[in-house]
Amino acid sequence: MSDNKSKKADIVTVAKSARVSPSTVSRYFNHPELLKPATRKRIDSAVRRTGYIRNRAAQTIHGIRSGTIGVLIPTLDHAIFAEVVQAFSETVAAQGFTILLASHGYDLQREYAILRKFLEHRVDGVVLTGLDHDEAVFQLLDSQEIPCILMWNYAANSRYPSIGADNEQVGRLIAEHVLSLGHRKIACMFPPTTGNDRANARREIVLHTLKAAGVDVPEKWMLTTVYSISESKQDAKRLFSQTDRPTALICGNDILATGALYGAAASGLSVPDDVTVVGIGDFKGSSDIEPSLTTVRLPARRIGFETGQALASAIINPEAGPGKSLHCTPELTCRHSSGPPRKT
Amino acid sequence: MSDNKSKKADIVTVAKSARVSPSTVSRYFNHPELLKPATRKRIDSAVRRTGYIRNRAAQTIHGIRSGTIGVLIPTLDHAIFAEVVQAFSETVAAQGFTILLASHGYDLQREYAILRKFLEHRVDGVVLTGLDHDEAVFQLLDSQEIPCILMWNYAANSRYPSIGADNEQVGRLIAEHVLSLGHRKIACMFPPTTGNDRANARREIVLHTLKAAGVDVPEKWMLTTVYSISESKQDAKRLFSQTDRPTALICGNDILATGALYGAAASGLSVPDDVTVVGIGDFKGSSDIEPSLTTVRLPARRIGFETGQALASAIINPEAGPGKSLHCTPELTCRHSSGPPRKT
DNA sequence: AATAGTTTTGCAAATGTTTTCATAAATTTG
DNA sequence: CAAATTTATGAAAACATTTGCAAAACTATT
Repeated sequence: MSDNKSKKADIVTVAKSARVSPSTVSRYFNHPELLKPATRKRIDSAVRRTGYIRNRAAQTIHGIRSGTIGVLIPTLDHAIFAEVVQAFSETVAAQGFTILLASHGYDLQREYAILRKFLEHRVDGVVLTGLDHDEAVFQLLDSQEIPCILMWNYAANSRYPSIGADNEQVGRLIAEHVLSLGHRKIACMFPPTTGNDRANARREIVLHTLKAAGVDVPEKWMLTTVYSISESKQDAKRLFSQTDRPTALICGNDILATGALYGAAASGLSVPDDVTVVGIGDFKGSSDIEPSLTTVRLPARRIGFETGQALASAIINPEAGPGKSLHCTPELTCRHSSGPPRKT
Repeated sequence: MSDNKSKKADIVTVAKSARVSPSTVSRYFNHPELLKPATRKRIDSAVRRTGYIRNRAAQTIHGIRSGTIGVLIPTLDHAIFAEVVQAFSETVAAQGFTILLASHGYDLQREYAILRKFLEHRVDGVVLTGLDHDEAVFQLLDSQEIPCILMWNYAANSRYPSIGADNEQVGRLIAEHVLSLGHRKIACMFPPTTGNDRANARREIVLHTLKAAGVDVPEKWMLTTVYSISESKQDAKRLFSQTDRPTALICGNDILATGALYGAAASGLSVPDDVTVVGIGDFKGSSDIEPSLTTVRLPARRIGFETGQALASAIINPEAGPGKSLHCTPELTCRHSSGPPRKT
């Protein structure tokens, strides 16, 4: 604080103050073991005195890693993404990385632009959410030699290593559960699928699994509902007020299912006796709602952690190659919102 | 893609490829209007051909802004922080900034370390969450000349400009609401307050307001519950099973209140007839739960947006000074989880 | 006390840009 | 059509570091 006279302290300010050369100060930070203890001490106090803070930008242009990782998600407004980002960020922070975070709001154009910006900042690695991306995004990534991981979903043949849950399996698990309870009159509520491969894949496979069992979902029971408790509550109320009601409602995620549960309560229906409601995700709170929600658990924290580990080691150890995909198995979590249909 | 032979393209690679000098390429990006249209075109195709991506690190050491803003939050696991960060990030992204995000998990030591890391990256500005921080953090900030805003809470006399809600007012609003309904037997459930000035201030003022009205909260009705629906559900069940029950429960945030609502349902109590439950925050979904939650609305999106605006303009326009604090008024939102105590 | 061997430090070049200043090219003017 | 402007480009210095190499300062050995 005392040496506050001039502008920002740089390495030569410190060097002067410690009466050594700038190179020695550089070594103080990068190879302290090469310094004589006495010099080290002198520099130490000079750093303190001048309030010097290292300049990573200047290091980065020497080909030294920037220590940043770009994380690109659709939005933080979905609790589940916040959770996975939090786990990822903790994991890589422990290895000294800081994350650059940006959201594209399901706009593929913006995703490309953000990726470019990340690259301008010379991130050491990139995380994208989901498997599907614009071809331009992949090509840009191809032309760089930084590691990239597709987080959240898993597919054996993904274009870059993917770490997450297999949506096919997720969709099949929940559909089969509902079928196994004996339901035949089934409704579905899924989010809009533009720019959202996750929801899309899930819906396809749910429908497919039902069809394979001889169950067709009529048009009027195929709901498309934006990610919002109030919207899904509304839509569920509308659905449940029809004279011909489904005996089960499969929701594309737990937020929609939560709203549907509230909608059922507001319609005077008892869950699961009058209607079964199931979700996908196992968000925080899904186990505590009344009735507790039957869902498929997507291990968000684990996915974030594994992705962080994998990316950090791919960065630190580039010879080892880009890393492998990893499947974080989803699990059917049976709770109290699902049951057999009422006998007719 | 064609010119993929050598390593990363830099500005001189592009210059060679376009048969101009590096300076001209630099101008192409920074002052394109100075270039002859023909040259511009030549460079344009050279950039494409070489796959050149600008190096912000190299620009930054010229004192040019890094285009990054450091955002430091306790955790993303609380939906409300995710929401405020999302709004902030959208706002500053529109002005060309990218955010560096890190969470300290309520550990003040880590907050200081993260801030230093942000400064090493030469962020153009910093956002901290809440008003209270280690003195070392403030001193470090003082020694830099980058703008900083304290986001989430507001206080007229905050050490740096603060943008958010006034906790005193928040606490008073909810306490007065419960009192005005006629409750005298009141319990409180607050999160642990270590490293968390928000919860602390709220609790103090709630207790203070109650006391001023002659209501004392007995020790056994002062619950400290971690931020989790399941924990709060448990604790609420325990509270409600006592023979001497409170007629109202004030929760430090909507997550706790949501759990308490589930706990009441699980205890066979009807809300608000048997017991009033209120929260703080107005999180997503609080209006849709059954019964809908009475709470104090903290305008998260607005806070994020205003902070983004304020910080971006403080960065772009440094002469204008560090900016002013801004109070985003909290509002009592009366819904169906609160009512007068049952007549005795 | 001189020599050889180590350890510690400094010099200078390099990194990828931007920018000031000077020069060359193009345009206008008389 | 030459001179005077104006416009477009290039050369070189600057930015804050790191690093290979060489010099200097120590230690150990005789």
